Amino acid sequence: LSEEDCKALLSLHADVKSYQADEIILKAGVPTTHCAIITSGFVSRVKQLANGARQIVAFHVAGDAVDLQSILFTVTDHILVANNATTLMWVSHEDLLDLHDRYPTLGKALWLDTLADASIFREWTVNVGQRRARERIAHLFLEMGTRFDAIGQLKDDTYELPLSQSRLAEALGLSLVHMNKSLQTLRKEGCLVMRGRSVTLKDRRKLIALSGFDPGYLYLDSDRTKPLTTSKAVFTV
Amino acid sequence: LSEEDCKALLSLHADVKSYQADEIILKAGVPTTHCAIITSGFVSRVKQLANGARQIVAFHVAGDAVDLQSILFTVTDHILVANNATTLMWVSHEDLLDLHDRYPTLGKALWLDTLADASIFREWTVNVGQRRARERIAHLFLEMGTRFDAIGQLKDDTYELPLSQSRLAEALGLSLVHMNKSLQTLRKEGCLVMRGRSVTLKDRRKLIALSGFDPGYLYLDSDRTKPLTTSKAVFTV
DNA sequence: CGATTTGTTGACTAATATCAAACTGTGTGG
DNA sequence: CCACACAGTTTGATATTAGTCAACAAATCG
Repeated sequence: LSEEDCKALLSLHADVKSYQADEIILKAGVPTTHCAIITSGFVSRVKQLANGARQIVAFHVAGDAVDLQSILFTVTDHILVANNATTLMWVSHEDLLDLHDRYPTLGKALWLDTLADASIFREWTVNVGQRRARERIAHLFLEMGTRFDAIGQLKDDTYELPLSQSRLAEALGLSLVHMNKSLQTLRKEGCLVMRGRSVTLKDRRKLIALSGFDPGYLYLDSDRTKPLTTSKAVFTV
Repeated sequence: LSEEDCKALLSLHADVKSYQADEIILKAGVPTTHCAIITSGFVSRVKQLANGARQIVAFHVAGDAVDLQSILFTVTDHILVANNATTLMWVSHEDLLDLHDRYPTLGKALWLDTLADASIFREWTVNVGQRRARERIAHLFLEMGTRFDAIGQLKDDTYELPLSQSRLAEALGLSLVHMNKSLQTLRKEGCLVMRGRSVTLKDRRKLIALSGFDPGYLYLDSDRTKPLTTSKAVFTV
């Protein structure tokens, strides 16, 4: 979407770091200085409650920016966890904000990324607030299917979701047992199958009917986002 | 937070418009061209499901930017409703994006606003996903208390929340009946009272203990956000 | 191979939704 | 001023959904 802004972006100093499955990438309450892009892997953002309960508030796949959401905050309020063997490219907030100021188009691209994230947050609130267990699961699995498809990691309606049922329960606001039983129901109904970490969408139509999934909120389609090219006003600077 | 950026912001052409209680400000699926700042009043953002269920995904009070979230999208995916007699100042996306490009500090201020919103979205997911009815209600009422306090609309732990119990239920993912009964329980426990549209936080300590409310995610404290002043790089342009 | 995590099951309990009816209060028109 | 409609709140009974507990099976890992 950008032009020679890309050059500027690529010229940034980036630290590449690898993480193992279940490794905590970032603790809560830490000063924020860098954010990352996922080269490969899968990352969860987790909010922990005083009573020990955990809510996963976002999943991130390869290509996603992680923690861009806190670029203008001083401290993190949630944890970042690698669910996979994951590689991140870290960039300092300072450098990124500097780019934002000098390349408005790039700045808007960063902004857009956080807005698309926020749209997903809103849909998750809807999912957890308005749908019951089976519908929630169907919706999440369709969302992840769509997102993996967008990065070429969907084959034959099958993708790798590196999450235990217990983690899925934390994302959907369900208990582990209920998560398990609802998954089995969906399996028996021929809607979807999860074997190990491999998810197969057996019957998209049924899943969509069940959950009311509509991928618009993911903003993967360029029709749904505005062109970011800088207005003339800036070219005259 | 900004300096003579303010002048630029204030120089924008703004359309002032008033709305009645329950008036729909913006329908879903409409092309986005403008966003607004609330001069006075109270606004909800509502997502509607195919089955008719509704989830309120955000509340906005005086001073909040409304729909800045969709400034880089072409169409809205949710409804805006005035819950009150509300006055909005509409600014065109074009003008705003132009300012973003020319005044990086201002641009970051806009970005920050959307990021703080997003942080609230995340906490709402936690609220709906992890807390039960009474706790959810306590959390929401504390949040709104804190936000009204920040704009000087909290007096004696009392504020005006122009929402019926049915609307509150839509925000919290509860049925109307359960909302009503849980509210009564909180009332009997001496935690809070809602008479008409007036909410009084009777026992903050109890409410906080119950819900685990921590206002950090609201980012009302300037300690928690970064200074936005433009880096030197831009001054040299 | 044992040890540990993850998945599965059944019995039971608690939370929440649904339904239907009644009971406010408030404003309107006669 | 009363009768009425209307929206919001409250109530009780009941059904459904989801959570908890405890045990066990299956898969995974060193």
